[in-house]
Amino acid sequence: MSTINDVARLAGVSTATVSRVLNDYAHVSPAVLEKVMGAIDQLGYEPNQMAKSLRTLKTSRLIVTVPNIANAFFAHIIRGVEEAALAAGYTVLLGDVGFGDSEDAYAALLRRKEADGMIFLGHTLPASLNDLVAKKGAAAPIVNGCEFSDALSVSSVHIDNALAARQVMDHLYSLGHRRIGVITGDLRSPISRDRLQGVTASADQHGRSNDLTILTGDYSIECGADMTKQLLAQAKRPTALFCFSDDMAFGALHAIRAAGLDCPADISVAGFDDVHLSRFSTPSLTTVRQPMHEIGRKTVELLLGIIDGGTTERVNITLDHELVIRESTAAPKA
Amino acid sequence: MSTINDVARLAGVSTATVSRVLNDYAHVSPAVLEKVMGAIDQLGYEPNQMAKSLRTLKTSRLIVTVPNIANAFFAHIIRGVEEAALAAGYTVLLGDVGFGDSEDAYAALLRRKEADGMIFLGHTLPASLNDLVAKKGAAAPIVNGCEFSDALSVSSVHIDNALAARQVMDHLYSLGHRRIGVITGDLRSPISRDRLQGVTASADQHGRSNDLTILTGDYSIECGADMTKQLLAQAKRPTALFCFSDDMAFGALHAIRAAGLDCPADISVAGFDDVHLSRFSTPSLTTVRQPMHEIGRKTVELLLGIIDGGTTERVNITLDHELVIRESTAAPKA
DNA sequence: TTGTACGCGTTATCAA
DNA sequence: TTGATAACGCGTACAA
Repeated sequence: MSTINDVARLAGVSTATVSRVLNDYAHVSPAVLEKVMGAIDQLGYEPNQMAKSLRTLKTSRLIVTVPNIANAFFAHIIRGVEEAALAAGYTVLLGDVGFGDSEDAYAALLRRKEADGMIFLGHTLPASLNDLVAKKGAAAPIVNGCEFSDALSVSSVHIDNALAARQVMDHLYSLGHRRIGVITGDLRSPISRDRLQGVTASADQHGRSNDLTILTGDYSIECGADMTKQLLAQAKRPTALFCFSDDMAFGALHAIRAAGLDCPADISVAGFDDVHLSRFSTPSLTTVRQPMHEIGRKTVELLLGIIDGGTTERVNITLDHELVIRESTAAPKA
Repeated sequence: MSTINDVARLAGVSTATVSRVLNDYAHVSPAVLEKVMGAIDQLGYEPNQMAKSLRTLKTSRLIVTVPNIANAFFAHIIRGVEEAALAAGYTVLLGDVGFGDSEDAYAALLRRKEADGMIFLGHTLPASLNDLVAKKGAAAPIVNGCEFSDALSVSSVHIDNALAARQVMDHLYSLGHRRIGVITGDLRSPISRDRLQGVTASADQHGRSNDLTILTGDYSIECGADMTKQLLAQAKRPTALFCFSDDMAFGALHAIRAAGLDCPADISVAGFDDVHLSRFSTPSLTTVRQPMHEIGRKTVELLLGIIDGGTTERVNITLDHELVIRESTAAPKA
């Protein structure tokens, strides 16, 4: 490991000059520039980021926390994040905070200035960051992906979840369904509440509020299967199911088949997210396509705006979604 | 942000004493200990890791690079890694290196001592790390997950891929299948080659080498669908398919249905990995269960052994796998 | 345009 | 048991 001193010595200049070459190239004569560059090459010198960060309080690192890395939905968002971050010269510190309360461990990295900013994909701001947000407001380098809520008081990127849910319900009603079962996500999560609001709005409009059965889920495959089993055991079972995640919809398809029924002949199923597999399931899944990649890219864009000091106001971006109709939804049997 | 100096001043001791309290607690009188602890609490002091790393050349960070974070198989491994790393006081820097040649960017972090070690889940050592491995051998803090190869010359954790593949084939032959189609992964990858070897060994043993059709895939859903379409178009199409990943098997199931055929009535399908969804697909998937979580944990264990200086020899760990038989494989029609 | 010298926050050495 | 002080590698006034 060579240091800036070695380079300076070899090039016959001062460390300050080497530093200038490394950082801005300004006020350096061509001759000196060449000498320094040569020395850098010859030694295979690479600046020590620790020392650099210690001096500048800049790390060129971003932290991303995700509730569950095994969920394809988040995986796609993360890809967008990594791509945008890398392009901007940042590396990404990814933390899966599904188990334990490890999110605060990652949040601590931000507080301790070991990262320049943080993107969190869950629905609550890590408690240890409350002070920071309270003090710096929109200037705090923290952005939320997916889970917009006014209470969060940080910038965010998301879709119009209420509208999307409403469109799914409208689609089911227009097919002729009357009794619909809904499996939500965790209702502490703003997106689940927004979607639920869209659901009830559509049901009201169609005069079918009383035919709605709502169960609380947690986005997981198992839960989708379990809840569906419950719904199918009802006296008058629903003719259509709306799951707030594709994973739960996959679980629903499984439970339907296990009950000896057929989707969509006996019961329709709609999901949410449009993960990669939705196009390939049996039957392929009607769902809401979220611009996952774009959500990832935008969160980075927002975050860098804050870090660079340009952005001082909270920004909440709503991206377009799309209702994707596939095989899993059809008209109910007469 | 308070520093060690603030703490020292408030406690009325030197920074050296504070540092001792922080690190080993040795040679510190109870009275002083209490004073220092009090000052730390009062100021809410947290050590600056940059400064610490600069001094100690220790970062308590591990880098993990993964070919494709959207693949559930890797996601499960990563969970194991994060869990073990966190428990040992390390944070994980996760890099998705599926697109571009970003893996070297992450490898650079290791070279520049911004991380203490690296776990790579792909099949080739990042080029920029060749020198390091050549020089330090097994003492280089680099461990591979899944893709064991002698050529890699680093420690690794994996299953016996040849044996597992052989067991899948034996299972298919024992059901009465004769013409079998195999969709491999990238053949530059050791695991694909090992599995292929297991495949041919079983075929030879059953005298069915000539009834084997082998296509090269890439582990993706699409590829599984495409290759299966090709296989189904053959004059004498196979009665069973063995895909080297569950994702490809999902693609295969889709293609089979698209061709108006039924699995397992018309054609059997076996996968590899046993990702979460395999139990819930239609039909549920016969596959090889890899101990993904355990693979993740073990790679960390191995890596920490190297970092702590204990391990000096290369270690290649083979974990147990299990053939999981579900609905997607059955006897061929008479 | 270039160099000198200091400080970022910490740990480690040595002396007391 | 404790303290003074010198590094770790870098960026940046300020001076030349």
